[in-house]
Amino acid sequence: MSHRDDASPIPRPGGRTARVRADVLAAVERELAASGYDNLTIEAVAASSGVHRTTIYRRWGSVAGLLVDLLASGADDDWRPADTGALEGDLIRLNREVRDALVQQPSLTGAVIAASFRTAEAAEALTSFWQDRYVRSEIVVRRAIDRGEIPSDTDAQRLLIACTAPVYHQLVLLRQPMTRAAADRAAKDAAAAARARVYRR
Amino acid sequence: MSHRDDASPIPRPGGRTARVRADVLAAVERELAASGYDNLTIEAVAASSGVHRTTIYRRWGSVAGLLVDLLASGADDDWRPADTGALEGDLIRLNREVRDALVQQPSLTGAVIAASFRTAEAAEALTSFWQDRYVRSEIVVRRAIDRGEIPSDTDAQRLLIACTAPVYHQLVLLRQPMTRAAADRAAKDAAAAARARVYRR
DNA sequence: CTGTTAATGCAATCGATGTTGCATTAAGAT
DNA sequence: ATCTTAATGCAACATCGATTGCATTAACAG
Repeated sequence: MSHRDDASPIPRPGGRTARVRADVLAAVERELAASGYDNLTIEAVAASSGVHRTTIYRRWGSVAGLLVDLLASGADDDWRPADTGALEGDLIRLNREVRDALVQQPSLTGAVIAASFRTAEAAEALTSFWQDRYVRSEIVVRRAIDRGEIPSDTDAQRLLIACTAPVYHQLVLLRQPMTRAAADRAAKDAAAAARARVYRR
Repeated sequence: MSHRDDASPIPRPGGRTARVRADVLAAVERELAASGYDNLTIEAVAASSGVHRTTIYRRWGSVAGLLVDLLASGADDDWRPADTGALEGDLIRLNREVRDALVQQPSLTGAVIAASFRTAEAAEALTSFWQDRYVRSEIVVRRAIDRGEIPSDTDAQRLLIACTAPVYHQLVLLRQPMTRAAADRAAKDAAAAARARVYRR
């Protein structure tokens, strides 16, 4: 036989498929910036990208699929929490990142959260993303323990959630504005509570 | 003139309109229980209530409108936080209520949260509902201050959000199971932090 | 009882979203 | 250059949610 005789898909890394994907994801970002998540429709992405509707439906299936792919394509695998040398500083940096991601216009995070209430696909992408972030953030607690700032039996998950949950709650659920100072406040509160031995197992 | 000559709407409290509303809202609850929010469609409500689609569209406009009305009709205007005689106990009761409302199947609260990401109407209904609940909950902090449990300059909002936010975060955003004990844990942490003078202004 | 009118029921229709069959294009193999 | 084939483009169609015009019903006034 002269052609490929295995059943695996043929990779064409620099080919049309890759260009189409890049064009479409770029269009998703553009449209999101221009008209927000509510107006992010397959039609609009097709028009803006120059790729036909049918292709987008076939490859991504839905708006949620587009967002998931965008999230995946932009996944920062090298992300690490900042190291300021003190627990409070580290937590403040963490909360600022969270706040900025949610306040930013347009907010990709906000869009994915909204999408996660519509399709299981987006919900899973989001939970695994957050899961990963919380695990990576544990190093902040580890360092604080090593420095002797907080008890060695501090529950990292509880502390981290106590720190960031108020930010998400305020911005996503209560939908009220939150200043950077208020986000800092939440981080300082969590650090103070941890020093006061609140989050021990 | 023999008929009413003012332009105000004619009230017919026991009439067809009131029956239709009751039938429709009952059907919404039934359908929500039977098939969950994702399958809560105007069609299904119409079929289950025996009221015509058109009527529902005209009076409620959307699924979100139905949920908002259901939320309003069931609004417990007499709600007060429990008084257990201690801050920690009060906060635990608060968190258990929040958790139970979210874990319950079907969860009306969960449905409204999902709806709030689709229409501004539902979002407003939800924020005003929560706003009201947080204001009413401040009495818990007030009593703790009066008992001398916590500093008199404790920031009630910050404390209350520190207490409940982890529950919402875990169940709504992270979508992970949360035991009653874990909800209690969050309440105890918040109480301990308050006693450690963390939430002072 | 009779008249008036808002609310409801009904059918037809619209519009946007999503799908399918088939022709065309272009990446990569030879 | 030529061939093969997956990916894409295209148009027609299906589907569902939502709206509109008009007939009918029933609550209330007299």
